[in-house]
Amino acid sequence: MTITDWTQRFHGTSHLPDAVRARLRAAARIVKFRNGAQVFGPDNVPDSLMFLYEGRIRVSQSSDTGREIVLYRVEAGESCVLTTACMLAEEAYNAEGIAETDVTAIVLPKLAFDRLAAEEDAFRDFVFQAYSRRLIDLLRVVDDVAFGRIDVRLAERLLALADAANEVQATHQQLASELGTAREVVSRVLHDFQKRELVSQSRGKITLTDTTALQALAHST
Amino acid sequence: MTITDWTQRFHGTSHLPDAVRARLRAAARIVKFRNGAQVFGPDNVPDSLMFLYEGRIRVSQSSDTGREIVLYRVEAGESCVLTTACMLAEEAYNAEGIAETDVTAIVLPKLAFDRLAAEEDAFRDFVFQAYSRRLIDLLRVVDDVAFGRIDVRLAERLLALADAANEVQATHQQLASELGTAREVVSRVLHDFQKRELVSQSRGKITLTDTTALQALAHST
DNA sequence: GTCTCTTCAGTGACAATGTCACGAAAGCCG
DNA sequence: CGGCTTTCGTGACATTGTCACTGAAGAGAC
Repeated sequence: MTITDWTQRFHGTSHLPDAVRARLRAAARIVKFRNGAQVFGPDNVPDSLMFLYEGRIRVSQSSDTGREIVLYRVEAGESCVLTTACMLAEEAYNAEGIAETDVTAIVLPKLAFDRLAAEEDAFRDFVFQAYSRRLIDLLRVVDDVAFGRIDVRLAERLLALADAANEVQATHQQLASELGTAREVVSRVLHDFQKRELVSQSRGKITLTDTTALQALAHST
Repeated sequence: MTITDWTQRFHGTSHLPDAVRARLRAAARIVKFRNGAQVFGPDNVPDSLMFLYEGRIRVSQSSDTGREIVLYRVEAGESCVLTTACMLAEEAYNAEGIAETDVTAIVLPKLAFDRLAAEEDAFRDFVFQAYSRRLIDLLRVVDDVAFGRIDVRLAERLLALADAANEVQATHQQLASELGTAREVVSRVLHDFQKRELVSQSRGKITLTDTTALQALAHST
């Protein structure tokens, strides 16, 4: 994938014009992370703005009691606004970004970012839109956690994480961290799903055997 | 309060310079809301950007089962970024802003906003910072809801809502809506607080009788 | 192979929180 | 005073979270 591809890939209706892409390419610096590496976190505050070129980043927040919840995922073509937020806000917070695949990111020094934001409407819109999308994502997380049933949320997440063969490669602990709950809870719900023949399990893997029923469950209030 | 005062009031380290203030004043339009009025919501999507000039707005999200949770409050001098997010994102979401006092807001038409964002670094920084702060606010909400104990959260909120006389004018239902829980839960916890002589109650009013102990509880884990 | 070691999953008991169905008490107003 | 609405209290139960422990599955050593 070229940078040109990337700049065309960002989510939204508008596309960055050639001139902006060229300027972005000129100012950008490429950084790579291995699968599993921490891209940013409380002890690793980047001083520049990051755009994801290739791969996927999982952004999660952890409690001081060891529990964890996934906030959202950054896909190729999206920007990682939390790094910006992190930069601007002095307050500490305990969110971190973990590379879920090998990751290539574009780092834009703050100065170059400012210039682009000032001079290119399309770029500025892109960044504002990125912020907006993350806000909406977080609203959804709040809604789920505050008001959602755990079985519904697990069904949703299983469907979202399943591969083409309807299999989810994840331990119960990892699924618990997706939802911000405890492993035992996931085990119990999955056991129930199994009895209802919605899924079958083996160590570290869930097979969705009745996606229709799971979808019905996921979409029930 | 003048607009000049307002532009100096926004949270952060930098201040908007005179030139920016003048331009803002020139482009702005004033809108007023009564205490209790809905400033924005699912059925009331503004087409412009809003900055709060005077008063306070409570932004909350409600579930389809009737429960509700307060996300944050917008104070005078801050911008209401959810309206922006709302504009940019097509997706529906169920957050709404309610005026907690009589409110005076500054509405900046999108075109004027774009020009200012393009031409004034300080203004752009202000807006980015506003977004960042809201993101951080929401991270805190997620953390509280997903991992926090209800008694600790209630103690925190009581302290935050108390007036100079250490009194909180709120029904149990309203406090439940602050925290995204059920009235009965608030009733039970307050009853417990009362037995421990941390608060005393009368209809629609809580008096904090031992703020020290409440603070200790609020700051525990 | 089988032994050990680590990671992962299952389970029962209990605590914390949410839901439901009531009824009692406090204030308002005729 | 006597209705009326809103607010609060409460018990029973469902769901979810915590703790302590057990057993099962796989990886590697031998």
